[in-house]
Amino acid sequence: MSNIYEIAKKVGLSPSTVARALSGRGYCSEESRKKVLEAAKEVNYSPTHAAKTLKSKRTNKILFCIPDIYNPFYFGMIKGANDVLEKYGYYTLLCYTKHNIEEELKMIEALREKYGDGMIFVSFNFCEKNISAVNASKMPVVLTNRYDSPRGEDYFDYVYIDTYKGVQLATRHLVDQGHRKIAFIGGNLEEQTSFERYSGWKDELINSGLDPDDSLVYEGDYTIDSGYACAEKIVKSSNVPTGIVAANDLMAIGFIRYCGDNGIKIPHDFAVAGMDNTDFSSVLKLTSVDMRQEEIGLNAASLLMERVLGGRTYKKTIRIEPRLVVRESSITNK
Amino acid sequence: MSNIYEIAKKVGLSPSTVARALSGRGYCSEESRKKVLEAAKEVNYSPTHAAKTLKSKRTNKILFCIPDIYNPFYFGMIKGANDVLEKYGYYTLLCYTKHNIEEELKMIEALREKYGDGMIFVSFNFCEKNISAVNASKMPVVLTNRYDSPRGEDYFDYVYIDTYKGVQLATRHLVDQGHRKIAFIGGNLEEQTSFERYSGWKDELINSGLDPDDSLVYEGDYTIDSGYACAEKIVKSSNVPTGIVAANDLMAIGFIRYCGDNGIKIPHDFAVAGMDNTDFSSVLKLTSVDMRQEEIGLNAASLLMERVLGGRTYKKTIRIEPRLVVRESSITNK
DNA sequence: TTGAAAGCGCTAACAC
DNA sequence: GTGTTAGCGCTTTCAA
Repeated sequence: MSNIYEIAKKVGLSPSTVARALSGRGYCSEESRKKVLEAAKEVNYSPTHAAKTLKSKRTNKILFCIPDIYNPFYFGMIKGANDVLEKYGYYTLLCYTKHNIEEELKMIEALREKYGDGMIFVSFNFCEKNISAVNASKMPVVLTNRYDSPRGEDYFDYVYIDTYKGVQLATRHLVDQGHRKIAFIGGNLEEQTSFERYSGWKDELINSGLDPDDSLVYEGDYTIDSGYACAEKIVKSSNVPTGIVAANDLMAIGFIRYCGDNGIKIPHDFAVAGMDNTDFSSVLKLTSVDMRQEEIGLNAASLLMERVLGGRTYKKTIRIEPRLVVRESSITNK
Repeated sequence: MSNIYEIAKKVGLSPSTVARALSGRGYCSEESRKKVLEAAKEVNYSPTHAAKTLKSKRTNKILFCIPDIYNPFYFGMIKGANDVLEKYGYYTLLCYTKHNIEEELKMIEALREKYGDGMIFVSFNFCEKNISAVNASKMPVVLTNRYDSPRGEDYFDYVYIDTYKGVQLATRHLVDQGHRKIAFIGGNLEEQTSFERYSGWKDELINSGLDPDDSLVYEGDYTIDSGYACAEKIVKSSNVPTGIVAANDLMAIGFIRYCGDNGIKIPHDFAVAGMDNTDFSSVLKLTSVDMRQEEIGLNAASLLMERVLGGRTYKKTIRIEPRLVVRESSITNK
């Protein structure tokens, strides 16, 4: 298309004067500036991102990797981060990684190639593979989960919600409602976050003097459908609980949906608690743990900017407290 | 960090040979190639995106602008597009524009600066402002809505679902169920899509010999909350309908939620139909119009690739037919 | 098969 | 206040 040389020729000035006029940096007379801007408009000029970046080493873009856009949970996080990044003149580009490590690695590679100045990285499965890629990139990265390498040689920050504590809150709440048999619908326990949530359930039952029976643990994949499938298994099992803690709202919704389809009453037959406290949990009157997504995003973006603009190089971490929001789905004795 | 010169020095070859070895294009002996790749690994090399782009004029990235990530509606579209783009080795970067034209213009500007090779552009409000920016960019763009400039000088494609027809399907269905007073919960009628949907309702009532009374039109903003608010207005109005057509599922959900909160029975008191046919509509047994999001995304990506890779320059458009999915919320006489 | 060299379009230090 | 110039890191043509 058009470039500064074309404009320079048009107005009879040198390319550097044109660059100065356009950028606003460096000396340039009012008269020249006016001519340049006019010519730029005429030839429909806009700077080439790649050329700018190659020189300035700045893209003013942040990559935001999320495993799952369909899950309303991430909305708050994105909003929180976006609000901060916008203030610094940064654009947020979302990368949908589909819970897939290959996709994550692709985006880490894009970061490494300096397609963005930094990355906010959400994943359900931080592991040796993606973390070492993050470290190798040597680029500013903030995780939205807890992760510390064994050898403590991490180049990233993290801000995390204490999900372990969150599941404990939900579990304790059901215990307090008088439930003695409380099932847990979680995800793949080999994934870090899933394991944490599972542990919260288990430990809280132990704290309460109850038995965290493994036959009460059901594995879903954080979708409505998997919650639905677990519900069927639970109802038809030989060890039917009275309380249900689901590791996210979608699975809780799936559970409730199965009950609706089969004449089972919530909270009469099952007291149900989910996690994430999305708008949908309020529609369905679902007791849920507020994971304070917006604060996570906000803090993540702030940490990132400290590295990108402030040049901080040491690791910083932030912990955020979850909150329980009680609604009808768990109130048995009313 | 590291570049091809560093590698060249390390292995005692020229930068151009290193470049050939790395890219796989051009001649290079097996031996040299091996040495280069090894050295590259050693110095933790990865190419600089900006430099590559500056030469090659290719980013291998597509920008995907969506007004609202919180709305599950877009999930299918993104998935459909992503599946196609992936096959071509392209990355999809999502840009969340918050229903905000300023954000849209920012992303169009990023495209214009060639931050990506093309753009899929979703908006509820295609207008002179954003369309002329799209045209001015002269970059490959596909809209997911119908839009033709009066003067027919468009540089973009579009693929659209016939929402007008969709609302007609929903409206006709309620008419067929015997309803005579059917309200419409829509969005801001100044937005093109909102107006189309409104027209579908209006025209179908007229086709059915009914009166499209303006007092039966309620304005929301496509959120659950606005559906809830409209429900309250509808219930308390002096002209209470028996059928409700909502311009999307979220507003229908809001409507249903209000009813739930106030002892009003669906479908007994109101027959409700929404649009988008998301997973949530099936949870709530909501009759809804399937907008075939995945096909939209798929077709949009294909059109885009025809321009980006195939060099097509003339305009192409694709129309997709909606489908009505009937569920309990609208079946009055069962 | 390899290397030299000329850019891609912009920035910024430096000289005028 | 303006112009010259030397890159940024890669690609690619052309000559060797």
